[in-house]
Amino acid sequence: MPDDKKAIFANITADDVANEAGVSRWTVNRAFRKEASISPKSLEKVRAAAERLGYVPDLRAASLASDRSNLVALLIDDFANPHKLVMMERLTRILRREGWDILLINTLDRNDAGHALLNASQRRVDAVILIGLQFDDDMLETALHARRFRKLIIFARSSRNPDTISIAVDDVESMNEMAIYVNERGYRRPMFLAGPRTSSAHLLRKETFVEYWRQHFGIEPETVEVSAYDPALASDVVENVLSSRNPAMLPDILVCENDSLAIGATDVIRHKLGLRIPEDIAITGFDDVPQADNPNYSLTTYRQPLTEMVEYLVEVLSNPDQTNLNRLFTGALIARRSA
Amino acid sequence: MPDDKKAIFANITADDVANEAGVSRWTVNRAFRKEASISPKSLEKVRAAAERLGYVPDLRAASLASDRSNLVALLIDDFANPHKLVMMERLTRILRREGWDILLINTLDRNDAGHALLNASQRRVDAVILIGLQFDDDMLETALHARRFRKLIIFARSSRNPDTISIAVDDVESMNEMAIYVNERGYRRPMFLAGPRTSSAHLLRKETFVEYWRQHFGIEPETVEVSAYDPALASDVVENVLSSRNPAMLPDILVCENDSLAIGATDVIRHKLGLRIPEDIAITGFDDVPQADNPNYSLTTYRQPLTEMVEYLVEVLSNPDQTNLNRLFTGALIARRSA
DNA sequence: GCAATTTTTGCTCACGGGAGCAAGAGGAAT
DNA sequence: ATTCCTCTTGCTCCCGTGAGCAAAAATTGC
Repeated sequence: MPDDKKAIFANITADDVANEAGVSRWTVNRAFRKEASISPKSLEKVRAAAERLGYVPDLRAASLASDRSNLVALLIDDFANPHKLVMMERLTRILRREGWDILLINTLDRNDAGHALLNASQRRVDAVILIGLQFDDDMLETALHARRFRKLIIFARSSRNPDTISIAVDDVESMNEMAIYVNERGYRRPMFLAGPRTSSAHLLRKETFVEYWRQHFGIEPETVEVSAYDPALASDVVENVLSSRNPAMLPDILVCENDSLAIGATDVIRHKLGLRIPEDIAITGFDDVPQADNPNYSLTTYRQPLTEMVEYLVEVLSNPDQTNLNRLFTGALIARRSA
Repeated sequence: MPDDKKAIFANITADDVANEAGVSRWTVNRAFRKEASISPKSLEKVRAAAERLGYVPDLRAASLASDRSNLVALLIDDFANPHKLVMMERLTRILRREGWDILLINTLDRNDAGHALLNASQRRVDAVILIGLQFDDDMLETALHARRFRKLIIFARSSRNPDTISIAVDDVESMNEMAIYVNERGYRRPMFLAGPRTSSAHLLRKETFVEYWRQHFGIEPETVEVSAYDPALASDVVENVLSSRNPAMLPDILVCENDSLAIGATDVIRHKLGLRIPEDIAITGFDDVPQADNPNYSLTTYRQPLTEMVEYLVEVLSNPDQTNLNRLFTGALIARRSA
């Protein structure tokens, strides 16, 4: 069917539709532009003609002419964390609903971040959204220097860089809530399991917990660091630290910086150390990944209000301002059986 | 620092660089085009000038003029499956390395697929990659009719539509291998746990397993269907089917269509039914998600050769042909403790 | 019914770069 | 030195749309 093939490959433009509908090209374009003023009659004519011809506006051209691409770049550096999948789902769903397309860029490692931003620049995205951990302040500085985009948004992590917009959960508030919970449930020998401290990029979670404990009990809780947010690594570290210990010296609770670490810790405590959770050692996480609700883990954790956060992100995107749009959110502690 | 601000927001174009370097605009563009012919001397001059001014070519314009966008749309419909995260990681990494950018589109549900494709069309992507399950043949028909892109690639699932390109693991071969394994390990009362059968979209896995068992033992193994690839749903279904059963009537192995189902089944068999795996009931999955290697599950499963598959996908993208590019791959059975 | 508005329409110019051609520069062969 | 050939370079003409203005049409007020 040659006719069909032609229909498939022909490049129908607004001019063709204009001919078909008996109006000018600009009226056609206006029919597809939200804010444009057009009479209901021509709108109808254009719609019908476009339908017949199978016309779809070309956003590349629109973007070129209007200097707004309605495209945002999503830079992600760690696909191993299941929480990323949750965030991506929420982001893609809500952004699409609001008319934003997403350029997904896998930032391989710290050294690659510059190239990733270059990628985004070349597509002239309106904003860059960073989800990840290796984006420390040094990197942000570089990014801002070379940028061809209007906004740099750090999602689900706070940043002190004045030129970025950070949308995140309040680490201090949330971790204090967690510390209070740990205290009230009667735990007295906590150990904090933290992720990597990459230069200036640090989460306030550990500091907050340690500070709470010091204030309330006058002692510094033990802290252990894992070099990546990886369950297997967390397992190794926890095994190293705890396996040789006299049972009396074991912590009664492991407060983890996120669920990935908590899950790794849970596995090793149960299967390698042969201890019960929460009877021998309790565990808490952070993020509320889907697995946390699994009966195997039933992890006490802290849920970020992702939907709210993404909805605010959308607001930020259409806001002409560029600074002072930082916002901290309050989530909810989810108590399960692990602590 | 007003100078800094200007540098950030000014729109440096090839013309500016041309002035700075003392060459024509076209020479500047050529310096950034792979196949262009340019003398080493002017290349150097242009590079230096571009560096000084912070020039980055605008891919929207390039795409508009050349009718190649170097953009592919990635349509995903199910963010709950951790295997998707693995696929996305591999796809984003390799495609980016090869110079392809990715438009990520969350296809909410079957009815939304048309709109999702429209999105892709408007950005004039060179190809659409479908990863998911709700893309059945009806939907593909619609997609192909309205398409403004050159290739429609079904990734990690086979399709019989002649106008699409399917890159997937050979379901027949892989499931036969699994069936042989199950047979040789001495299991004799298998039950097959299948995912939803959405109209014409079906995986050959169940058919293959059932057929093998019929051929070798003359009996039809029991099969059970779960209405979505969701661990929690799988748990419910398995509990419903097995909990009331006389122990003698229980299957000795649960062969699952993918790891998500297998993980849901594992949880419920252990925690609700109180049975041991693999002693009371063995379990196999398919995909080899990261969790499968977790000591909790230690799931016997089948690993798809994702890297190979994505590398072939890249080949397909730059191939001028559009049909007969289908390819089936062979993966590897990963034997662990669950069966 | 006519002027004053308001809405709608067509148009010029611009967005930033690519294809392909013709002119220019440089080198090799004679 | 001349001719021929090849590699570079500049140029014209697009790609498909939007901003903003001026002309045209429709609407309002009296």
